[in-house]
Amino acid sequence: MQKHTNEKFYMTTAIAYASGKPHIGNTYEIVLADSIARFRRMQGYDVRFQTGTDEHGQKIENKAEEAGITPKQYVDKVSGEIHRIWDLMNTSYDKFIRTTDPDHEKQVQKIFKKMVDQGDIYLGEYEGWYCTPCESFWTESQLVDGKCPDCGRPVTRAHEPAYFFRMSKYAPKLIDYINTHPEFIQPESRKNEMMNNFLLPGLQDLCVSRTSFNWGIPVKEDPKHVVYVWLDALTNYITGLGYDVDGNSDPMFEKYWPADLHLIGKDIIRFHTIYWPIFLMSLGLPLPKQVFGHPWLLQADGKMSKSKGNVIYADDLVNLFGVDAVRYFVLHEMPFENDGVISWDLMVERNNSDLANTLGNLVNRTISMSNKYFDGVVENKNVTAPVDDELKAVVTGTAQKVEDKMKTLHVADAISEIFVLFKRCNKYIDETTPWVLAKNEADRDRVATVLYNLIESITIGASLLEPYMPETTERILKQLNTEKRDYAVLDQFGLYPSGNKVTDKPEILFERKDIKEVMVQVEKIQAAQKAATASADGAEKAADAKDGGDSADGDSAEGESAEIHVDPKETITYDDFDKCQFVVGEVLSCEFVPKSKKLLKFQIKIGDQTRQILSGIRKWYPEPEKLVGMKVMALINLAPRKMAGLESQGMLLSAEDAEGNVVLMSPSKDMPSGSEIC
RNA sequence: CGCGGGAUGGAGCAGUCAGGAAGCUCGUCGGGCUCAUAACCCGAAGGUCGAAGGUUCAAAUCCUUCUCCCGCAACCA
Repeated sequence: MQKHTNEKFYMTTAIAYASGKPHIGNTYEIVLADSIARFRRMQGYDVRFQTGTDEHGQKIENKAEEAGITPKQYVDKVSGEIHRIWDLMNTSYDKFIRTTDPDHEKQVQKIFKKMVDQGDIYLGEYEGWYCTPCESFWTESQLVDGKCPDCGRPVTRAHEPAYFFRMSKYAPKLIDYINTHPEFIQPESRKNEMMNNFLLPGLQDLCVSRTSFNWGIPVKEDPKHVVYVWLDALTNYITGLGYDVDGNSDPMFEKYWPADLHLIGKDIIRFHTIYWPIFLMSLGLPLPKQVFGHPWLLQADGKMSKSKGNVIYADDLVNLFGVDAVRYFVLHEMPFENDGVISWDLMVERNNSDLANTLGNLVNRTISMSNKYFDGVVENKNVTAPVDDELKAVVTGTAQKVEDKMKTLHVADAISEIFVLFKRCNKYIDETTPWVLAKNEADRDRVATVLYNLIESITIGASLLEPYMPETTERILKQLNTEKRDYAVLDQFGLYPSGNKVTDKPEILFERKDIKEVMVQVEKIQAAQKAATASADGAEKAADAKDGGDSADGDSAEGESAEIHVDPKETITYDDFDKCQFVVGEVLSCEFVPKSKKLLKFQIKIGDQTRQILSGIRKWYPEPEKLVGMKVMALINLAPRKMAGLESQGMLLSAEDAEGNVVLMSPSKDMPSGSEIC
């Protein structure tokens, strides 16, 4: 196999946002990255692998406040937790950067200044909805019922000075770069999305400073502004190498930049393929060679939420299955482009069928036979048979197949190739039936050769497994009493030292698990999670519910007894209440709004008038015509609002449960339309 | 017509770019074997490759139209 001893390879993960403990879906990325980094090292590359935590921003400031500690104390805690999980997953990063590292902060300030000095960043005005008591700006879409999402008070149109980055200046250059470097955005399907949605319609200038919160890197020359978190976060990829704007960069930067691979989640492709390259152009630096937006690992069993106790964390999985089983699962279950799914059932299935049965049992039965027939001495007697050739062909061809898959980042497929090797070994045992040959003294040398072939094959397979399951590689090779094979000779057969002795007490590599027993443990884990959440304060809980979006399926299991937590809002006066004009309305017509997935258009009779009201409840009322004649509850003095080009003149009231199911409110007895609700 | 992705035996997926006998993993059923972690090996059942047209000697694959899912974007008043 060809080695690449004089080539460098710099790769990064996205830095994890330090707002809370990462679940298994967030942990996937670092394991994926680690497998790629380890594979490249095996190929001889001089690899530098960087990860870290993104620690600034309003959300963290808020969370810290809720917890009653300073933001720095908060991120120290969370970043430490993330660091611990990355280590638990046995990942081999070279650098763990934190955006609160002093040298990073200093460099970001210098970068910002340089961009201002060369005119790429200019002072403009940010316009949006402002909540005075909260001192916060909100975009239209962040508002809740047209009011401040934090305190629920009204917002006003306001503007404030803010710094903007002149994106348009570099857009043509970027478009050209993307077009001439087809490998830059991976998977390629994402390329069109970026081009068509953002680049071709014309890039807006990006607001790169905030004054609405303090937890960020201050703009040095104008300290009431903090640097926009993305400008702060993205630059970690160069500050982590010791980049210096003034040209005094660390030699490491000269050596490793540009990055060969940024591995990120598919949700942040835009930042990495548009803003980041443009920032780099502004600094006069070469662009990264590849950005890969990997899919997500989702949870199969309903919406993730801590209050339900069903969030799957890496440490729980590791406790139950061991680190390599978890690494294997997340790497194997994740195809190249589509999202993967994790559940306890699937985890048990993979553990049993692939790890325990195919791999673990193979190693175990081979070592057992060596001991039983030859006291553990493995000797190549060169008594071959035609059936050996097929085994050897598969074994010696695997490295190249794995390399081909890894080249295009098809990690799951690469692992599958290695398991083809192990399966072939199991088949070889049945083909050669050593236990039959062993009964016959004349076949003794043939049995020895068969076992030698197996031990040799397993050595090669185990060596190839190292990037994905490093601990397992070590455990297997130790039992075989040999060393990891060098990458250069992974396509050669017969290097296991003849006459070597394997262990006399084979150790079970992966235990088979019973799903029922696992579920008993899982219930304990879930109970503990629920209890922990119950003791936390309500605000945190509400935040969790909001964050739980990345799950496969919103359906809840039966027997969910957890009560909905009611978040208190500010007390209002009777006068406040009296301002709201609630009435009974009758549905005259109801239809889908074309081109909208969520909206229904109602004509509502309210006494002597008729109003058009839009409501985003299509999902729960797929047959709108059936609503005609229904009496509903409406708020009619809400300011009109245009949606999907149509005006909505009020709001229909409905109830929403914890799962987000919505049902329209209706009077319990028939009442004439226009009746006041008070 | 906002952009993009998807629909393949019970489940999860590959195959589609460069048309040429429908494949993999798990599950189910039957058989074999007993070295091994009730494991391993062999075999079988099970698919109108979302629908309808078209091109072709030949279509899961190319073209047209349609249906349904899922991301992103958007304004769940």
